Amino acid sequence: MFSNSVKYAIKAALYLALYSSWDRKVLARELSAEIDVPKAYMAKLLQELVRHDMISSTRGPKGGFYLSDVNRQIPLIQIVYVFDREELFKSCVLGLNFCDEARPCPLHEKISPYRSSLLTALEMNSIQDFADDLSKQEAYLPK
Amino acid sequence: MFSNSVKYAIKAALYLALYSSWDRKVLARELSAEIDVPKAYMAKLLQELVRHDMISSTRGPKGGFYLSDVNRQIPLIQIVYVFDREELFKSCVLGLNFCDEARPCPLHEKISPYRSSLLTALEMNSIQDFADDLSKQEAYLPK
DNA sequence: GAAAAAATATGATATAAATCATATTTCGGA
DNA sequence: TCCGAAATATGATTTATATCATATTTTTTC
Repeated sequence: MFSNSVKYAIKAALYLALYSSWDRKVLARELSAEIDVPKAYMAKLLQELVRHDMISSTRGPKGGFYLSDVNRQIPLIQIVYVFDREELFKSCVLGLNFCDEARPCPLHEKISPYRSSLLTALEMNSIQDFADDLSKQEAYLPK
Repeated sequence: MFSNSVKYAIKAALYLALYSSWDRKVLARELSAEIDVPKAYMAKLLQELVRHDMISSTRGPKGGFYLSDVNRQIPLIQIVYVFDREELFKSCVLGLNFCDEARPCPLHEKISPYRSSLLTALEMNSIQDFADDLSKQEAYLPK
């Protein structure tokens, strides 16, 4: 459903939500190992996330990646949109231009409710919200 | 959500369900035009569908593609599986191996119910079922 | 049985996503 | 102020998907 980039990015953000802060920065190397993604690829994804203000970083010794309070409140959907096109959840499953409630494609009825609830869930819940489920042991995140 | 190949294949199958029969075969050329896909690409997809017994064909003059009665009863999910991997609907959205009801990933709860309803809809409805919605004007299928 | 119409087989090319590699910049600490 | 640790920038390579092109086989019709 999501591209690999998005999956890795979400995992990284959640890891940072759990284990980072301004005075507890996390290295790209550590994220790469935890998320089980090649280091160079992880680094590139992290750079993109920083560029889009999804996560924070500082360079040099004692540097690394972390989540600011602002970062933590970002809806998860924003991370998806850094790498995947917005149409992923909005355009017709069959790629038909005209398709909507008034003139649904054959799959619309069976699929559309599912997609919009999913979208809403990603729009209404911040990175921190998902991380809270992890803290409360209502969810898990090993490799 | 689906690959382009799957989108085209579903559209082609639905078109055949509506407009073909044993004595009214449809040319690759016609499908290509109707579905608005390059002819050579459409031809290749049709060949794959025939090989997997999703649709029927005969060669030579008066030849073409059509749906047998058996073809019409095939659940739509089968067409998806010709081109896309089965994991598309079954594996964890974050790609985590362990993820299940007992140890859900952070997105599991919000997403899993919708995915499984979607999967069920594709498993329980045949090509003909979807085509019936088209006949009854409850759904539409232009380009 | 020859010619033409169709699907079929095969493989080449283009595009995008995923992955890998390396040089550059920034910053803290001795 | 210099060294090393870290992110950053850039771009090369690989792999998968999508697209395009052509030669071959089958089958109907005259």
